[in-house]
Amino acid sequence: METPKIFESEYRFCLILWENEPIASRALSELCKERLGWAKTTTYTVIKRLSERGVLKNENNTVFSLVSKEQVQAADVEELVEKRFEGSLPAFVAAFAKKKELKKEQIEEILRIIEEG
Amino acid sequence: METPKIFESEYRFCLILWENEPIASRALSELCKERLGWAKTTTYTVIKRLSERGVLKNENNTVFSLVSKEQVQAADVEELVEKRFEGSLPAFVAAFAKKKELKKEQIEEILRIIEEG
DNA sequence: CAAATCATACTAACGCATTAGAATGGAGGC
DNA sequence: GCCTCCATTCTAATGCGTTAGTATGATTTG
Repeated sequence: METPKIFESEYRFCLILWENEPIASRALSELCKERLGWAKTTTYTVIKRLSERGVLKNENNTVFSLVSKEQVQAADVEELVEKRFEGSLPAFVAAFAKKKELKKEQIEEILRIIEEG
Repeated sequence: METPKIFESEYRFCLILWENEPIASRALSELCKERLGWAKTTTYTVIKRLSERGVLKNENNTVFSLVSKEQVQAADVEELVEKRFEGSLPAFVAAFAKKKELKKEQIEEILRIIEEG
């Protein structure tokens, strides 16, 4: 399944949803007010939009996601790798490694991920 | 030095610049017309903007970059890792690995990058 | 059954990236 | 010295992500 594109602001919203789902739409709008400073209707607007795009579902005043955080993250990585690195993950890791020094634990964890895959 | 942010459209432009620099502004605008379908003035607008942001310099009708492709790529990776992975590269690689299968050559290359760093 | 409350949709404003047309100013030829 | 051409800037239109005010319809309460 194609993971739908999620924009910046929507992602911040989704973080709250993922942490609290399933959650009443009302409670969600209150959380968004606290954490994002959103007006009530803004939350409903976003719920509607993401609902139309298949990111979440709002059923009986209860909201839950249809797409996981991991899926969205993976889609974001893929988009960047495609757009900026012609699809090459190594080029990508190299770019990161050049900027930041890699810590031992990071290296070990990457190795583990690679070997498991 | 802080690598300035470069937007999508600007990045497409920069790819052409990096491939051909140093290049006469006129020739650059012709390339952008061919490859991006831009009007002449659009290219000059972008040259000006990127010049103000320290991405390139236009001197005697000749344009050359002040920021390398690798620098921009690295900044993009860092931005995504910060924004979506709380700064964790392993989480990031894992996300990519989950989506796409890693090829042997990719794995070897990543290992090499890690060991060199 | 009327009133109030609540969930939700409709519509629009705002900022910002992108693109480009018209105006300007300077360099070189006649 | 005027005219033309070309580099460049100024200004603005367009599209889109983001946010929210107002309207509407349903549900609950007195």
